[in-house]
Amino acid sequence: MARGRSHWLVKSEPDAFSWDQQVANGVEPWTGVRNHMAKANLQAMKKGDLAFFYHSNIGKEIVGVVEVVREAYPDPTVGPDDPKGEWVCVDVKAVGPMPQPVTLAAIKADPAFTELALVRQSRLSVMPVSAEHWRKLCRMGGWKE
DNA sequence: GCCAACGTTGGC
DNA sequence: GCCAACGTTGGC
Repeated sequence: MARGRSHWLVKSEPDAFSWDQQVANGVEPWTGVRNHMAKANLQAMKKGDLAFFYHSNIGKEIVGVVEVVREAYPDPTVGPDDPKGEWVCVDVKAVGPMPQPVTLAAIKADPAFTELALVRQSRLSVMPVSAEHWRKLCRMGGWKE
């Protein structure tokens, strides 16, 4: 793994924005985050970091990998009442699909993941993934790093 | 469709 | 500053 590179997991409801759309668009601004913990995670992302793309609600599985191509900047989708710069977004690029999507059920079934934020804080939409968890999830999904 | 978790809002 | 009410997210 490259020096200091961090790993993440981002969630999207496929009804709102799906992996297929991410692939079709290539680079896409990751907007709409309105939670302070998730915002702090967005701000900690560095260019070149990788993130799992997770489908919430429908599918409930990791379906692909994206790369951060632009670090945090003001979210242009804020409402007129929100102060400018209150919320941020990053740009992410589709890297590739998980050969074998990793389901939430499979993750929950493995005691190694009890500390994973996806399990512990089910409502958090942008979260860090430890190097160990990243490696293991890649292995489960057939992803070649 | 229901409910638990949790963040936000508003009355006091 | 506390806490009940309410809204949203997301798993089941």
